[in-house]
Amino acid sequence: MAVKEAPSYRRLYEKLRTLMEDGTYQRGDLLPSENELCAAHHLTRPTVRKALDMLVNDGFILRHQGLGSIVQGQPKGIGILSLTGTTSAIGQDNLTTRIIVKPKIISWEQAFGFEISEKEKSMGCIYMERLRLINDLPVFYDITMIPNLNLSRFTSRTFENRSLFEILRKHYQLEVKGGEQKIQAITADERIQKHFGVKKNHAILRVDRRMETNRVGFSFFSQIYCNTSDYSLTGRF
Amino acid sequence: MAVKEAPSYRRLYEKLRTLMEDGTYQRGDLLPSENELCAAHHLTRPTVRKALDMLVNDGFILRHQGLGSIVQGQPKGIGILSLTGTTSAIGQDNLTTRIIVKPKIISWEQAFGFEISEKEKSMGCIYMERLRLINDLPVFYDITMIPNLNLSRFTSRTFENRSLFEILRKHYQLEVKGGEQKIQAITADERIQKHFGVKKNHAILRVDRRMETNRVGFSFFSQIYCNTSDYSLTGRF
DNA sequence: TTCTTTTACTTGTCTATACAAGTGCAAATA
DNA sequence: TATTTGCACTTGTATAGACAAGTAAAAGAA
Repeated sequence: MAVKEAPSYRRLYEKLRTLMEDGTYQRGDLLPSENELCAAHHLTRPTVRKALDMLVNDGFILRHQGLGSIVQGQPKGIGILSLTGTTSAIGQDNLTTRIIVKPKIISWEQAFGFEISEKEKSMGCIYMERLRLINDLPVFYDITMIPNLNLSRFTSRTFENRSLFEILRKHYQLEVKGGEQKIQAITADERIQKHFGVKKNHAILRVDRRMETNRVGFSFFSQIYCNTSDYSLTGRF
Repeated sequence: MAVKEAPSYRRLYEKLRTLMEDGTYQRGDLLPSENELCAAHHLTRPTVRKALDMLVNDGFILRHQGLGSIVQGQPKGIGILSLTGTTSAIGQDNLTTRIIVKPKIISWEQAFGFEISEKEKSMGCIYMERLRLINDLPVFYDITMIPNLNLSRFTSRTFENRSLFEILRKHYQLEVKGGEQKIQAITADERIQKHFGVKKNHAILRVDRRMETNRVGFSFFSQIYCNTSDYSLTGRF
């Protein structure tokens, strides 16, 4: 099956993003002007601007009329608030995943406060729990619930050291396009204390998320507990 | 001074957003197609699409090729994770502001972990602390630091029941275009316990933010403590 | 020198058009 | 009846060009 080429605005976005991430463009630099990018990549201005719009949305650049596109400091820390996903933002830090509850099919009535449809209720969901460690320090504990719709062989797949997003994209053509989330600070209960190795009354961040995909009406859900003592969640708005 | 008219894509964005917020379009509905919107508002497709792009970014709609623009449930709870600001997201709930430390000029070396320039250091900053209550329940405690650059009469202004963003926009033509933030869960120290009326070891959300404005290089900063026991922060990604 | 004006360059807004690709339904076909 | 095909409609991608508006530095005037 031939892999379709990404649209050109997206290729330009990736290219510029890479150049900022590897330090070719540094914080405070100006990107080449839109007209220069047009000439260099054989594109027209609307196409170039679309790529730049995406970079603004992701917080990589700021644009100022009359001046240009100013490179921002790249998002540091752990970017689960942004779409890019956990792995990319942590960078060179050592991230490992430990499966606590292997994927299994259960019945459900709702997902972390998010409503689900009657159809989804009747089909049940794939449930799993994972612990993620950064440099051998447990930082995330997440519970994932995915509607049980035609995801053949899903429960038998391996999730260690691999992104769930990547598996969904590669094997099921499911791409996460966005979502909503609710954030709260809570005190660690016994289970969380055990997984994170923290004492009673330790403050923990809880994020309830709904992930929307390219398949119409198909969302999946996760609840993430995060120990922010050593890492803080960063994001742009 | 004549107030300039907002660009047409922005007017369409506001109009559609209002129609979704007041329930004219409900969750699951389809917006009129792009061509219909073009005809109805005498605009061309790129302009209409720009307005729809913004609605996607703000989480009001999802678009699917071949189908249309699907209205999402509007962001509920408290949307300080999004740009729209505190007030709009809370809606009809009663929000009041209490000034704890009136605006004054102090010297600074850094702002909540964000770096500041030498120029900003030398000029000092405007400092203030506010407590915000929703239905008489204290929910936010925020500290704001604004570089002291030509903001005449700022320290003598009133901030009760008025948005800081609004004052900056109206009196100083400063518009917040975006920013970055760091989120952590912490346990309430004595000062926070007192302001929120919570007991020791209560988990509190802390958000450190840098706000970028339309004036090149001009950012201001705030640190927000948030009691998420009754309200949770919501946002889209 | 100092201040003002001009100029060149930047991003912002908008129009007009064309074709590609996905969805859902009706019509045609097996 | 069940399946496939085709069509109308949707959003996605991309081109080409025009003018507005903000920025900074050079050029000119005091």
